[in-house]
Amino acid sequence: MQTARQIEIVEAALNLIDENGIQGLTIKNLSKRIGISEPAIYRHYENKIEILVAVLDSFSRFMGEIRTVVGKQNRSLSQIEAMFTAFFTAFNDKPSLVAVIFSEELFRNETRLSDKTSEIINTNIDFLSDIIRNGAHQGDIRTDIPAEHLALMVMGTLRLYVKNWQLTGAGFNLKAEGERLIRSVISLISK
Amino acid sequence: MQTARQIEIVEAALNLIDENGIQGLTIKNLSKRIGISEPAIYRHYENKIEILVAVLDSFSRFMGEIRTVVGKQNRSLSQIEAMFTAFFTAFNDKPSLVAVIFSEELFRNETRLSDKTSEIINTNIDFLSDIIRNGAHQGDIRTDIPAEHLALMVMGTLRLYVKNWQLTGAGFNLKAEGERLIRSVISLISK
Amino acid sequence: MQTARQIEIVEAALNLIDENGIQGLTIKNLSKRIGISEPAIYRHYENKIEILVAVLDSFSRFMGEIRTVVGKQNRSLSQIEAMFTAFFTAFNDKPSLVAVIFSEELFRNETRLSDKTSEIINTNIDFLSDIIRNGAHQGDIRTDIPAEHLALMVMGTLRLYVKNWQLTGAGFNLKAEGERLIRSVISLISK
Amino acid sequence: MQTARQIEIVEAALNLIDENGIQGLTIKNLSKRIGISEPAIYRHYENKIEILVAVLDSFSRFMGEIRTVVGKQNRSLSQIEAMFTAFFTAFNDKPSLVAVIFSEELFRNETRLSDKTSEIINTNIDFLSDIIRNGAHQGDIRTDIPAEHLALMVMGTLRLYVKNWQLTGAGFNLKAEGERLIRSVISLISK
DNA sequence: AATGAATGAGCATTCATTCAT
DNA sequence: TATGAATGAATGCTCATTCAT
Repeated sequence: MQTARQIEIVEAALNLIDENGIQGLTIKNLSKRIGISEPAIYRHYENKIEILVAVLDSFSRFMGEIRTVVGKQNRSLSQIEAMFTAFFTAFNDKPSLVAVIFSEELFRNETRLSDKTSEIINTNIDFLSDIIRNGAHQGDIRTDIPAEHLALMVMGTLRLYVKNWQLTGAGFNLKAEGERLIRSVISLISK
Repeated sequence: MQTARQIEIVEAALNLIDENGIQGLTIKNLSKRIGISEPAIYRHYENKIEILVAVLDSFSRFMGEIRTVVGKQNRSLSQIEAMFTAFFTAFNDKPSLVAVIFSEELFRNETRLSDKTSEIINTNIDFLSDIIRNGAHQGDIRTDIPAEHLALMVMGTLRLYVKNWQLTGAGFNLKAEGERLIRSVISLISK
Repeated sequence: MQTARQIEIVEAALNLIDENGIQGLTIKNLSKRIGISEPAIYRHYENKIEILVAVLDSFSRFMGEIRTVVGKQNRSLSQIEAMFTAFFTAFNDKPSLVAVIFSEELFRNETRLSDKTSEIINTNIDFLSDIIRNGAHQGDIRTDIPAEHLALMVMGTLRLYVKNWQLTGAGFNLKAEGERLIRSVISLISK
Repeated sequence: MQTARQIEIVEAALNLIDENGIQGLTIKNLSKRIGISEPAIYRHYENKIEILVAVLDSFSRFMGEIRTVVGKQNRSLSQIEAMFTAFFTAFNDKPSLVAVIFSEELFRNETRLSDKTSEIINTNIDFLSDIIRNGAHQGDIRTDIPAEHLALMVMGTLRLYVKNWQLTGAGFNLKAEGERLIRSVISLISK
């Protein structure tokens, strides 16, 4: 379980990464942001790596929750729609989360971190592939294209869309424009 | 124009980033890799930022060449196919290039660098959108979905595919498997 | 008088010094070894120096006991023999004690500690000198060499022997091999 | 080969250890003493351990020179006398050297350093044992006591004598008083 | 008697960069 | 064109100790 301070640290770390990339995440910055001394951080996490692990774990849990919600829809196309919507809502409410889904580049130094990042990506793609395979079975999703390719397209589209939103400095309405993108994606993969 | 040494430096920088992320690109590492002293680097580039600018410029030029080649195809779908193939060939021959197309995260600190990165991405998407719009006009590409959405999907798919290839440590044949992915993409967007 | 906890702390401190030198004796390590929190240590000793003082005092008392036992022998050569044997037994049973007789180097920073260390060494040499002077008087020990020199040799031999034993990682039988060394020492100083 | 700066660093390190033990040897102290910045140290030695290795190597070379000089004497007793005298002269001229012969305690953390220290001690004792065995052969040194025991006594005496001198703060004349100690040692081991 | 949380001072080390040669 | 030597600023982290509970 996480203490209040640990949650606070993870939160602050997430924000710092969001603002300036990992280069912006230093123990000094972190402690300054929280308002405690640098050594105090080490009462709560053994070292910097553990903090980053906690950030990824937190994101991983959050992804799991999305999957749970999405799983409650009973048709594949609704599930995909629900997944997009859940992502958009989450990123819209807490833009700093976006940093994490593109964290592959950032955490490349530490095997422990890069492994965790890959795992998050793969779990998502696998989940999506399953949805698509089911949809094909149920007759909702086209079968002329391999499920893996469709999953790659759907996820790739989602990622690039969110990335662009981030690069424009949240310059457009992620959810509203996203609604229309969902329509397009659904159209493309439907039978 | 770039001197031989400058090209050597950009090349080495690219490799270092590819191997360990930007954290791996230090003047010390760079000079060690090239076999000269640290101050010698500064004879060729004013500072580290200029080196990164040069890396991005080099990639940008390389992207321009791809666009020129692609522009010679006369039908849209052939152009998209040519674009994918050109990317796959380039990344396959020089995997360190992959680091650059995902460099948005890395260069977020310096406005000058992040601007250049955004520009590269946007130019590519715009180029692709134009192709798609032409294809729609010519009757080759479906018109029920906005060209921007199709461009986003095509590019997003390409990016995620290459990213996965990188994450698996070039664990599968980018070009061979890519051939099949191209078929799927073409199918999806064709009228 | 020492409380049970204080004895426990001194014991743990002794072991930590034995294992890794003074650099190994930190309040953190100490509390971890005992199984209490860091601040708890300060309930029992005012600060780290007091703990080291207690370690030295404990060793000093232990040396006093050896001298009492040794004093019960009635001839000088038997006293020297008894002293060696007592040392060997003690170090053999509790090797961590060895760290203390070589603690001059370790405690050089704090006057209070280095004074205590010097005192221990001097008391031992003085005690030995007295024994030797008595032996010379009684006709058991040679008189052609100053008692101080003989004392220096006897003690120097003892120390280096024990030191070597420690450096080999207790790689030989201190007591058994020591028996033979005692014979040699006795031979050398006998009339 | 060592550069002038490297020699300067080793010298300063030796002095700092002499003055306050290893706890006194910090990169900050070292750089302050030399009058350069902390990072400048790292131009000359890769890290702190390398500096300590260099200190030990320097002492080791110095010991080798003593052995060469001593070896030129043709009778064992003269060799032992020469060895003592050489030690006394060296320590008298450069008291900081004393810290090194008692460095076993100080360098216990790093295997590399503790190994080097043990090696220095052993080489000296072996050298002395050889001298004594030769002397026994030549009929100058007593044979009723094992050469190893005699070597241990001679070396142990030397060490404790020098240690006492250090502990008194060079409070007596090492060479003058040492002359008399040499007489005693020679007497003891002579046939 | 004990603890969780905190801290100021200090640690070895790395960074991009400069300067005299 | 190159280098050896240097540096200010920063990095992650440890230390002995304190304080409120």
